[in-house]
Amino acid sequence: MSKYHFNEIEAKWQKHWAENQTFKAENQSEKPKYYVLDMFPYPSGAGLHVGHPLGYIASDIYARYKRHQGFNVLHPQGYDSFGLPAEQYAIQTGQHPAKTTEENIARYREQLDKLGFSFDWSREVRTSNPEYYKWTQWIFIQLFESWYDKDQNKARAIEELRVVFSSEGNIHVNAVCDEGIEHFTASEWLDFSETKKQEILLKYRLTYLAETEVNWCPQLGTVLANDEIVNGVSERGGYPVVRKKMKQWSMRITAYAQRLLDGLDNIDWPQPLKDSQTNWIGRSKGSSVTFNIKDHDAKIDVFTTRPDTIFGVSFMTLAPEHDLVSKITTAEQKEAVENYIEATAKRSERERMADVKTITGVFTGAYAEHPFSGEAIPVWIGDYVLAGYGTGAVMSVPCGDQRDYDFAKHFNLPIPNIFKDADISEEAYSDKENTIITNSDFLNDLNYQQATEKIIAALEEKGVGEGKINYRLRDAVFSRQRYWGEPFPIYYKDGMPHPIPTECLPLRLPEVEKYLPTEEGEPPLGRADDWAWDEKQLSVVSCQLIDYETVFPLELNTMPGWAGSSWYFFRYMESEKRDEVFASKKALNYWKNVDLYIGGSEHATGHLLYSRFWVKFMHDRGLVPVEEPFKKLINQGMILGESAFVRKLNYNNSEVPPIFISNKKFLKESKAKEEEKSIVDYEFKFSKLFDKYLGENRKIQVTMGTLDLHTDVAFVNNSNELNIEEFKNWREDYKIAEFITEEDGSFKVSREVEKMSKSKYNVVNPDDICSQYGADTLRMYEMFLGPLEQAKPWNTAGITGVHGFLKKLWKLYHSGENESFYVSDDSASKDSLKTLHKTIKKTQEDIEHFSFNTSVSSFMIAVNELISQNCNSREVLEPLAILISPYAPHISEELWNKLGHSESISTAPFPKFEQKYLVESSKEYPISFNGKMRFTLELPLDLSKEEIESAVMAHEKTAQYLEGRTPKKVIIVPGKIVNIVG
RNA sequence: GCUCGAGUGGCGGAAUUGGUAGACGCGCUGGAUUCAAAAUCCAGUGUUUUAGGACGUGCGGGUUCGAUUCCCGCCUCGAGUACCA
Repeated sequence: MSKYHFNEIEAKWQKHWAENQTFKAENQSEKPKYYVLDMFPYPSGAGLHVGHPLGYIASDIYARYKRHQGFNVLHPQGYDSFGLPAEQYAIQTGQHPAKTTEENIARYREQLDKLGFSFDWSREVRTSNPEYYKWTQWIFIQLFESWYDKDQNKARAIEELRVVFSSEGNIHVNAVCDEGIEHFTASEWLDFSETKKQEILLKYRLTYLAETEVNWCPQLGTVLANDEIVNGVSERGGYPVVRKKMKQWSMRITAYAQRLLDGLDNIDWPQPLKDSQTNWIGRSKGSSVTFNIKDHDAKIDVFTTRPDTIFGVSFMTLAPEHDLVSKITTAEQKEAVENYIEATAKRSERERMADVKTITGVFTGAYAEHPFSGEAIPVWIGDYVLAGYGTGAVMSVPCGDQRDYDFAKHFNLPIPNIFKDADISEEAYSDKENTIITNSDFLNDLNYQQATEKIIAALEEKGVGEGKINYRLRDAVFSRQRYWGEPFPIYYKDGMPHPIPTECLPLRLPEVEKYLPTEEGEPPLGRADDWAWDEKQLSVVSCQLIDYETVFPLELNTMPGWAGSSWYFFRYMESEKRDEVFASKKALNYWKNVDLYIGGSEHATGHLLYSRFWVKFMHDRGLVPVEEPFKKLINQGMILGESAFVRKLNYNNSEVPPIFISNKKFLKESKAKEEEKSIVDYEFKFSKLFDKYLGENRKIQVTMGTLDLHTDVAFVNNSNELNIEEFKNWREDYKIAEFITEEDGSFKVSREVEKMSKSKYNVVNPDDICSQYGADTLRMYEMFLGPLEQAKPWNTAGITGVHGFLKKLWKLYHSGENESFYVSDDSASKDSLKTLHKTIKKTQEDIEHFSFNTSVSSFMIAVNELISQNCNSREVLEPLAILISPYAPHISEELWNKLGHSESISTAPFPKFEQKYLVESSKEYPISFNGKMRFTLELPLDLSKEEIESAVMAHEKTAQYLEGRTPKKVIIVPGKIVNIVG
């Protein structure tokens, strides 16, 4: 055994760790706890590429480091295994999504296992397992059985609300609930039928059914949450999304808007991520104002952030979807308004977004009354006002708001100026800081701050408005018209939803013969034969038995992907009594929350917001001891792929096979810049190739010069040369292709950095890297690429540097005869101890700052130094193995074993840094003249400033650089620099 | 448009408090070894030069004895968000 046989070593230790459960966490320990978690992976069919494990490697290094530091570490892994792709695949192939999910997980696991992660697999979680989703359903029922009390600022049991209703009605109830709930007294409540009571309670529940405008994606056949839509199309698949009114389950996340915002101050997350949650929640401060409508008993409520500009209102604008539109529109305007509404409804969300410039709108014929001046204000509708934000109506102040200004200009509406000395001839004046209000009755000569205070007081006194905080955040739609998700534990009785008793959970996903909606347009669960709830038998029975007396239909929608991922981090804490509780009190109190969470930034407004919401809710109801799930969070940057392109001559003739030209040759021939001209040259130069197929007399039409086509990076070597044979066999029509190569017969491709993706053929598989270089090399190289949080391109060629390092490390421990293992028990040299201790210091600092790339460099430096020092001392080589073990656990474990240890290296304490080995007696001072370093001078460190100065001034080179001048000033920073000015 | 982040050799990147810019690695050049190749080892490698130097961290200013680092004004790229009243 002399060489570094990484494949054998890695397989051996992976097996050993699994068999010995080396990384199993205990729920009881003398040690302090530390919980390291990776964002929940979705097991996609494509498997892992080298970009995926980046975060896992970082978290694994940290977890291993914490173990060395004496922590009881929980580092689990599992799968977010419900979701659209498996279902889409099921629709296409008829295979049960459970089966494909199972296969994907197996493949994922196999790939993960090869990388040597220190996961505690005994706590694995899969969201699609009934034993898991039983508790997702259970939490849903807890939400259903809760309401939000604004006075106590927390969620409470719905039973407590019933008690309040029975004793005093709902007049004093200050809850987050549906709009426009009618007041009732205690006696009225008691007289209501049970159905009526349920109907009212539903308006208060934290998860509720309501007719809402939803994002409907016809191609996916389901609704989508706001965060699942990117640029007006679905995040998955890129299909169009339209707005549609549907009865859906929603989550009253808006109740938590302020707490979700405030909580951000207490968690250690990247600022951009906090910013995007802050923006998503979108808090704005202002006031509500109510406008009466002339000759009508309707009122228009608006929200404004600039109540101080109320005397600048010259018109009102309602969203086309606003409820009042049909009521207040006059007979003369009816046709115009209806045409407009029809036209805007046809425009898709995407069109509306793309076309912000075009101003459209129409007058309703109605007039509102100014609450202070009594003036008549025309009421318009326009699609720049969004139905979903605020009240769906604005008071338009064209002098102060650019959109109102543009609208006014376009329709020739008056633009009264209420700002002192402001020029509004070209654009609105929106500078709050320098505002002085004028032409505004009692607000004249006040600044923004004063006017705002005064007007809000006036509004409140008159009873036509009040100070108000508005949030952009909407309640989250929770229903999906899909099969592969958690069934709602709900059945319908008299049209009202009822939860099935919690002891009957889980409500298992039924079998269906097809994963498509029914002919009636119901979700796939509508195809299930046995999907009715029998209240007497407490079980799921055949739909045929539905009698609406004891047997009722079950909910047909399923829960969205984020249901299972909003609480999974608690499930890992519990390893034993998973049947009895979602997680036991003991486990929850021991592990509390996730100390370190690593994952991509794409979950900023989805998973990371919903989880925080659920945790706050669960905390309110006493289910968990913490209010925030993730104390510290790190976003790992994406690893980008290096796509390879082959250049193909472009011409319109099917008789000629594809002709590819080597990139280097192409650049040379085309003289890089004059591409257009070079096309003619090709025609001439390579005409022989065409002649072969067309005969000499026929000229081919060249349309566009050349085309760059993606080729699989697997066919390209480190020198950018294409393996022509493999490429030819790739596609049927390439088999007969012609290649214009370099003089030496090679064919060069061009490269470009792009996102790593199957469709770009630039995916690098970690399995290949592992078999060629080993997992330790892959782990280290991924870290070595650059800072964890930054995006960086993958370049397989560079991996040899890290691999070479591990070989050198191996050699350092194999300095015996015939490269046999050898360490001596002699004490180490001063230099070696210095190398060791500076590396301990650096590694520790780097890991704590998540600067893993720089510690890999410091290992390289250390090993280079120790080799040149011929170090073979146990005193240095033992601690060195521990330092490296979080990064390269297999080789370290092997070396540790060879050093004579029977316990895993992961149990070894982290080496202690000792300053005394780094103490220097002298320093090589850089001597600068006017800030420019000219030479260095070695001087003892204990010299005083004066002694340093005289030593420097006495040096012969000093005189040389001074060229006879007398220095004006000599700056001396002991231990750092000397700078001579003059 | 707004918010945030980033610009350093041929490439990935380092410089943790304002103190020797380019650590470490890739690539490249030359050499050793080899029948040859791979592997390994040694030396060199920011640009420029009249070989003294000069220039150099996106651009233009400023503060300082000294700026990749701090301040002001721009430019470019990336990410998120988008009629939010």
